[in-house]
Amino acid sequence: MDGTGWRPVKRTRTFEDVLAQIERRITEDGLTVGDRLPAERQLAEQLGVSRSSVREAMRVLETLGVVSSQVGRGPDAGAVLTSRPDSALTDLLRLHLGLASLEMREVIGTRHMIEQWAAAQAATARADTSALAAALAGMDAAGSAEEFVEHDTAFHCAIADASGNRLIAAIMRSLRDSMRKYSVEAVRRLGDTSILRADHVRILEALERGEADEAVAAVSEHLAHAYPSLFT
Amino acid sequence: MDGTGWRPVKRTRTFEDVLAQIERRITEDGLTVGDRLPAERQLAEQLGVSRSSVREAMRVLETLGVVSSQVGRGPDAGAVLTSRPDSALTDLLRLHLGLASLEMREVIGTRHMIEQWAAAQAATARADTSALAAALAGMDAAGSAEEFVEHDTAFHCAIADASGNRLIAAIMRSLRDSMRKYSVEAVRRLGDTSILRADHVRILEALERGEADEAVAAVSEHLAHAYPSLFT
DNA sequence: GACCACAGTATGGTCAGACCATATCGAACC
DNA sequence: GGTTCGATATGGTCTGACCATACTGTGGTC
Repeated sequence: MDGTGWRPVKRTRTFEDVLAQIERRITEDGLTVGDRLPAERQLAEQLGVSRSSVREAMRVLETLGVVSSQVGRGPDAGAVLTSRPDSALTDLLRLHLGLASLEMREVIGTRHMIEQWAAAQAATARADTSALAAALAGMDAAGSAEEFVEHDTAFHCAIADASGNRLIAAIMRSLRDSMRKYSVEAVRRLGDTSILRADHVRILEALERGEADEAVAAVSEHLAHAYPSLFT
Repeated sequence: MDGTGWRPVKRTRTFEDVLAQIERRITEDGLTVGDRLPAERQLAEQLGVSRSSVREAMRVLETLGVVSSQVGRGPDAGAVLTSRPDSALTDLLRLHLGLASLEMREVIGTRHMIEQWAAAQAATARADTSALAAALAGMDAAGSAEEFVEHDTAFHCAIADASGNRLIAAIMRSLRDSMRKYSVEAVRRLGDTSILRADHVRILEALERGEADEAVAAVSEHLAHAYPSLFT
């Protein structure tokens, strides 16, 4: 190396600077969902970088679910601040599952944890259960495994929503999204969904009565029924 | 551009096609951590797109923590598949907290859920607790709030690690990372850390004895001590 | 042969400039 | 007043160039 005392510790790429600037602007100016960022060309000029670097930063922000870009002109065009943590989490889980750096066992284990916790919270808070009942009706009317899973997902996400914690609800949604195919397969293998229906009714009634312990037990047994191979 | 009449509504952006192709290649070819992707220029030529589009796709993959790019030449250069779900999650949480689309209350609630669950798992599995003891010693030797929080984070992440679920451990790490400043502030406000120390010892001993219920209770009370304002 | 200096080269990082597609805005026109 | 159509601002894409970095191989030196 050189003896000049220069230790290139960590080089910052241009788009990372841009990211930091945008993030700073968000926190300092108190920008929030719905606000617009400057146009790419304008931002590039303001920061003294090329448009490519600004675009790479935008891609990152879009991936993390904090901005959404629209073409055209007018108030809705450009990069608008949004809040989609669940789509970002879904992409993250799907890719890491594909990379085999995560296993389905771990995803379902996480789901187990969240559902138990959310069921307990929803029961003690006596949360509204109308969404759960609607999802139950949807499952009864389902004509295919895909359709069944669709409403089953709604049912379980509604439990997470009822917990009142948006982060946990977002994680739950992305967990379900990333295991959709797996769930459909599990339902097909099971064939008869009457056991699952009984479980759902039991969960719903426990929540309506505000019985937290019973709700937790019901959720736990339900998952064991749905994915028997993972609860040896 | 070919004018072959191939003109359906082009709603997918080029970099999204590139992403899909790379993802397909990962799953179909069974690529895994450590494998290299083709060089940007090569990938652009193979897919018939510009290098800019390939780069935007790379930025997305990097953001999601599945690739890491190195400049230069040789076996370590180029885009290498990695597995860093926690850094991706950390960025996600930090930005959404900055956007006020998530509140610290929710982050700590999620932490509460994870720690209780992980403590129960670690206790029943009689997991190794040496990392916990080391972190405890680190806290005792800490000379500042920052240093204390550093080892405190290690302590709590070690519980999550002991659960054996990498997804939950990654979430835990990112939760702690995103609330570092908040934790330091909480420790400063508390002043005396002897209560926290007693809690930690109680957690550690419960885990060593394999007492799941006691471990859960200890974790719960510990969080109430550390963040009293959120457990009104 | 062992070692070292240096040019070669493949890689990502950055930039400038052009053009396209889209969606709104606004003025001219009926 | 409503309609039409061009102007314009926006993101999306491409091309081609140049830079910085870090390995690779060659050739010289001892």
